[in-house]
Amino acid sequence: MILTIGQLSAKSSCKITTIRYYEGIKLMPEATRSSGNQRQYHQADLNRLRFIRHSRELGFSLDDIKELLSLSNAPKNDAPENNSHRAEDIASKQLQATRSRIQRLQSLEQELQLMLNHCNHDSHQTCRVIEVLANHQLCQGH
Amino acid sequence: MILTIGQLSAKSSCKITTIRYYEGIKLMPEATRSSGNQRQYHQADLNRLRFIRHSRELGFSLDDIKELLSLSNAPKNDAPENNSHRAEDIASKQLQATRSRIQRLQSLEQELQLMLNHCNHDSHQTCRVIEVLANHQLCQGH
DNA sequence: CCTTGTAGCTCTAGTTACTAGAGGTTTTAA
DNA sequence: TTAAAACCTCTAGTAACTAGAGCTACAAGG
Repeated sequence: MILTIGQLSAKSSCKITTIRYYEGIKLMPEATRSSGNQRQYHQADLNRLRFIRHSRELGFSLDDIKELLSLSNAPKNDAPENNSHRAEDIASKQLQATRSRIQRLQSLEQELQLMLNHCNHDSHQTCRVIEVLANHQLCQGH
Repeated sequence: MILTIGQLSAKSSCKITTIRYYEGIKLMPEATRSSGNQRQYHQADLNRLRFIRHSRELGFSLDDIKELLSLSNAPKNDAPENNSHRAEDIASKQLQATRSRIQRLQSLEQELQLMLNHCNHDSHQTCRVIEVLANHQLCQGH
């Protein structure tokens, strides 16, 4: 089953221009072309693209993703010890980054919640969001 | 007390180039200049800059921040209800976005942790991250 | 078979929020 | 007084797309 770029786009929820962009920066392989010069895609391309999009949604940079992809493609028989270590390194680096993102987002969440509580609890017209944002001392956690 | 751009930078933890950038896009007012053409800042500038930086850390876009700043400057007698609703909207929009990001990252964290355990326990380098990231169904939580 | 509309093609330039560097001037401190 | 540090402007680069101009290909209806 061959997909056009439009079909690939629909199935991956990734815009057409973005797919072409990914090809341009070699994150996606160069697609084969039809006789009329139109790109042709297969299931493997869809998988890879879904992988990329899902990772992007989770906050990984394109460089992170390149790294993860290279990890998955790394030849197993070629220096297995090294490969294994490298795999661990990359994965734990990603894990650390993920955790610190979560932490930062959680303190952000707290603070936004705090702001909204202020808004809701006094029914005066003056919303305290702005005060809270202006004044760092008003927030808990840092 | 007059501050140089370097001092303002130190007190706000905002890079010098970024301060000038903010002036360029009119997020910060045009600073007065010394006889030798160097920028001069005051407490009010520091407050504003801290407000901006704090908001940025919380994930607000510069446009959101411009809006918040204009709300804080808006005359209170002129449709005050509208003012607070808009600020509240911005905050709750950010809160929602933040929560969904946290959720996604937490499921990724789990998967990465799982994979690391896996890598440690058997010495195959076959990594499940790729599968997990490629296949949305494999992840818990959504 | 032809036409028309949708989908595809390339290439350039714009977006956001900065950051870095080149090349020059001003201030400060020894 | 002189050298170093801090300042100045301006240009260009970064990530990760996005949009538009101007063109070609292809599928469906008459």
